[in-house]
Amino acid sequence: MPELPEVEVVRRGLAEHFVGRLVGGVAVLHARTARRQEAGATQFEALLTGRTFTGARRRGKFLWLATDDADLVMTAHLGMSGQFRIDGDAADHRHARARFDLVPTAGLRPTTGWFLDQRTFGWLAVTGLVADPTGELVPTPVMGIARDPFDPAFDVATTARLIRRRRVEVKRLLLDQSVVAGIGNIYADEALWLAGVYPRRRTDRLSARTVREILGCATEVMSQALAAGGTSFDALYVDVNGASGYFSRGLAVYGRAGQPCPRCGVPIVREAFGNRSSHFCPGCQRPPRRAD
DNA sequence: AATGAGGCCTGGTTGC
DNA sequence: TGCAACCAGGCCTCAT
Repeated sequence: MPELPEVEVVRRGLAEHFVGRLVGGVAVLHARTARRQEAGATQFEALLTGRTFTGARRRGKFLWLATDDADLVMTAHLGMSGQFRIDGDAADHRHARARFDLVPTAGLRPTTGWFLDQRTFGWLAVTGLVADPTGELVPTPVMGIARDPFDPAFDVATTARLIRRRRVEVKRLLLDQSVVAGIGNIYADEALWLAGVYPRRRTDRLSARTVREILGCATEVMSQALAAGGTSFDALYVDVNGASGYFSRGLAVYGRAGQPCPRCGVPIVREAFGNRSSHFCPGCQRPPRRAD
């Protein structure tokens, strides 16, 4: 599932294969993919055609491509199964949701860019920019998304204060993109394991030091995952060339229910958590003694 | 206002 | 073997 490290891998691929190219044509192949576009797929295609991509940026799990029109950007969210791919034809890409005819500015051959998305939780939108609460210009759909731990302007102390003002299970909070962006179910579980914190601890009961520790662990886990090219369990997350990352072998708790904790040997527990699941070690992520 | 539940999706797996 | 039920979890909307 694409979380921050995986999305960053994709951003680098876009920087290499989309940036510097002119959009000779674009086709939205599945209406749901343009559902965040105010006036639908037709508007998406009209706004983008003839523009040149000038930069690839990311905040949390949100990607955007700047264009030669400073007030127009294409934002993308991969959802659960979104991918950007280069080349091939429609027959190669069963779940193609958008096609980009990319014209290089000089010398190189034309390419075809694809947005694939099996489960259609992902989306694309061409919008303008707005100033976020810190004054940075972000695409309209990214308004309200907090900075992520890879952002040079990410501030641990400020984020920690915000977290401790909340009164919610810490696992749930790590998934709240308006507080800290980029963390999904996998890295939330891994970060809490590394920090030795029970996922259902309430944020208002955590010390400032513990909260900072959790944020540090999240950053560390995601950095290691990025260095490994991201986490892949299957073909749902791949880079623009279709290659998988290798971090799944580095996971300590996620998807390892019943297997021994790498730190203390106690079997990992999987617990239902809303529509999803939490994985943790009951040996080294102890619940508080009193009800919390 | 903050919190939490439900909804949107499809392909692979599981169980009968 | 065939089919149905279940599972995965990103973000959003809505009810409390």
